[in-house]
Amino acid sequence: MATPKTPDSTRRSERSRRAIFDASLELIGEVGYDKLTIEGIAARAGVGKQTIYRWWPSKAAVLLDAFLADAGDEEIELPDTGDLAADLKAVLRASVDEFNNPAFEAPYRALAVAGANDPELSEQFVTRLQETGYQAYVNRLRHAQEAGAIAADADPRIATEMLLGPFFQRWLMRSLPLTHDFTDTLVDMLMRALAPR
Amino acid sequence: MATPKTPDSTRRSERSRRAIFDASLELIGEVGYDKLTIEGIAARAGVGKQTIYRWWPSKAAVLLDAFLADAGDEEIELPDTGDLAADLKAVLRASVDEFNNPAFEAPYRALAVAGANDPELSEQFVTRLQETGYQAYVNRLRHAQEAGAIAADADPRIATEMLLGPFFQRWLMRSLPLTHDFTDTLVDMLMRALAPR
Amino acid sequence: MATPKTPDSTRRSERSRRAIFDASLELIGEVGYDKLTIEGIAARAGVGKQTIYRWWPSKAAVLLDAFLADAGDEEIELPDTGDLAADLKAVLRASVDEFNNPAFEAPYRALAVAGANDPELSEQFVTRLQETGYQAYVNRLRHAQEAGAIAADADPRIATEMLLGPFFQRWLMRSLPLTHDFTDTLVDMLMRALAPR
Amino acid sequence: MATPKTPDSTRRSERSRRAIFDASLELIGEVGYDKLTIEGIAARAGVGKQTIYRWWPSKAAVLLDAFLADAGDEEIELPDTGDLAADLKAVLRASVDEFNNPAFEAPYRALAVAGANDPELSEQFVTRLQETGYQAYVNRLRHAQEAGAIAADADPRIATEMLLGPFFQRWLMRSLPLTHDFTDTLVDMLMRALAPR
DNA sequence: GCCTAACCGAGACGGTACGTCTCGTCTTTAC
DNA sequence: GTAAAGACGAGACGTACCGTCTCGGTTAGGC
Repeated sequence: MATPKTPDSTRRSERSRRAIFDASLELIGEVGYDKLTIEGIAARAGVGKQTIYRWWPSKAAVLLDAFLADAGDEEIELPDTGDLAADLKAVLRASVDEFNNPAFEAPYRALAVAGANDPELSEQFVTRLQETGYQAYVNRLRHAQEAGAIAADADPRIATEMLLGPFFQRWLMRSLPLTHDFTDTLVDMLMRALAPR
Repeated sequence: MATPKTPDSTRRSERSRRAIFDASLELIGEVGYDKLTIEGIAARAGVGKQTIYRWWPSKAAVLLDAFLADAGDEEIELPDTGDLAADLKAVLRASVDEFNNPAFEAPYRALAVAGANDPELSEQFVTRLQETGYQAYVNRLRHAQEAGAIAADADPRIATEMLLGPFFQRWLMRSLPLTHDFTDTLVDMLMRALAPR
Repeated sequence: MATPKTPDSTRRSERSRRAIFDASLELIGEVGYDKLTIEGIAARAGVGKQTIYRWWPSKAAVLLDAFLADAGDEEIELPDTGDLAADLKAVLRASVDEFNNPAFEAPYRALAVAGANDPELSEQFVTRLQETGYQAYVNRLRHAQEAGAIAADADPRIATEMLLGPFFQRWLMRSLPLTHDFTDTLVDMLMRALAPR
Repeated sequence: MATPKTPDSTRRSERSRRAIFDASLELIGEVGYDKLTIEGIAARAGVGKQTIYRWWPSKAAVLLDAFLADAGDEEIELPDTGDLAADLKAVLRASVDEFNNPAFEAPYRALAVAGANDPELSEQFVTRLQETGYQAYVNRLRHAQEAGAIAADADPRIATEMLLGPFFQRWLMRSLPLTHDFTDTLVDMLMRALAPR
């Protein structure tokens, strides 16, 4: 958990914890991050404000925990059919759909934004939410590299960033629409760069 | 200008406009975006609050105009020495330094974050601030393409996103440090992808 | 006129002056004194704010002039039928009706209140509005005194105050309703006090 | 108390209540009613604005409670030496002094004025502040009436108004100075009117 | 019959206060 | 004995007016 305060407390009310998470995710979808308030969460959850302040340092921390409680911290693994390009395209297409789904996008965007503002939170966001995804790509690429499918001197981490950086950028800043075509093209470009020589 | 309200008014006080811009940029550096307030800007600028509300719809809009008044809207052009990789590396290294400079980074990050939250603002941010830079890369790549230095079937726009997406992503989320080495590697990877076949 | 500033100017726009008076009297009835604003008067009158500030020092001064422009400054005289009590009762009954009429009462009350607050204005209110009425009573009583109808040692001024003080008090503070019965009783009481001995 | 909102709340801070009353009475004396602001009271009292808005609907309501907290709601009784005229003169002389004392007059005038403007408040002012005094006179006069000292058919209420109306009127509108002589004369006049027949 | 000054409408300006909202802390009550 | 309920000091929000200050555009004498 993100809670830096006595995470071991056994006195803590699980009922309240769930109610706070539910209220947070409901409200973030209804009013957006800026108008999400601790008071509002407490009221919706039927909980005293102090109960929130006792366990979380900010609304972003509440939201992060709420989001993770839903999403789970479990390890992610990319499919490995032997066809790297196909695997990457499939996963990215799924991600496009996910990031175009308001129910997912609202809290995730809120957390990304909160992280961009606050270094302390961004560390949490990156390691607990974003890095899991990145690592899955890095692992898949390393496998391909071990199998000789891609150049031995390529850095899987950089390659991953060249895939997900443009993806994330389009999504976050809405600079251009996030489509399957777009991610397919990204993969094609990347495959050229990674081709063994 | 971002001012949606009668930007042609000749009655407007240029003195106040400048004072508001100066105050905004000073304060964003001193207290950060979240604690930047209209009230604070007005006080620092020696200006009535209404004078700000009269001309801008939000503190983000003020900041955007302030930033642009400093940066200027002028067209940017990338150097063209004939050596594409070297040119890209040089420009990206300069950008790395710029984005590591607090005086530049504070307002730019504030605007990026505000844009990520607010679709209306993100359109402004992207077209007026970000797109200028992107277009310069696209132009430079198109030149190289016309000269036969890179593959004819590559999309300069996507190529640019594969350079700047990872850059922006590292900077915004602080996932990993933004270094010259990093951008050099990005360029090297991209050159492989763009190599004529 | 109450205007302390160059009242002789021939350049002054009579049209604006009238429009300001009309707007003031309309607005005082619609929104009350507290919510009567110079801006509101100017807007309703289709006049620049400066035109009001040029000629009057305060909204109370505007209202006083507006009220007097309607009411006129003319001398008032009480009827003299020879029957003092009957004359007083008749006049007071008429006043009761007048002070129960909203169109008259709103601006008059506003001015009384403004006067109660501001010594400078109260002098204007008393001498230009109230004293005219008082003097008419004093004159009528003095006549009666000269005719031997009331005690020679009675002070007509004090007698007038004993009539109009209770009247004004009930009206201003709404302590009890202002009725014909009430003023009749006041006159009866006063007549006892004034009976020659 | 004038507080129309849950006056029974036990959660309320007595310390803040007192501080607000003190600040109100200090400020009304220093700056007058028009320049008395909720913001100013809060600042002087070291209290949040909301704490005032939570418990009172207007600055006039605050001031009324503040004044009553000082003055107390206790029953007042006029002296009864057997000599009605002397008793009335003594009490009225004391009142003259009181109403000529700035520390008393500032808040009382402010409340009278506020009451004159606002029917809802005037009811409060009259019943809670003014009526107490009036009743004392009415009681004293009734005693005298029962003792046969004044005419049996005189209305004590009207008699009281004939005493206090002129008094209040002179004071409020500053039409003429409020002196011992004046009130003595009023009593003398009244005694003639009340003489048994 | 023009010139020029004052007045006019309009409305931006630096301010102040409004009444509301939310913050994060502190206190009381009831379960 | 904990947690809901909510009062508290603090302070920003966005609005309404204040009284002052330009702006051009009439408008009316004095020349």
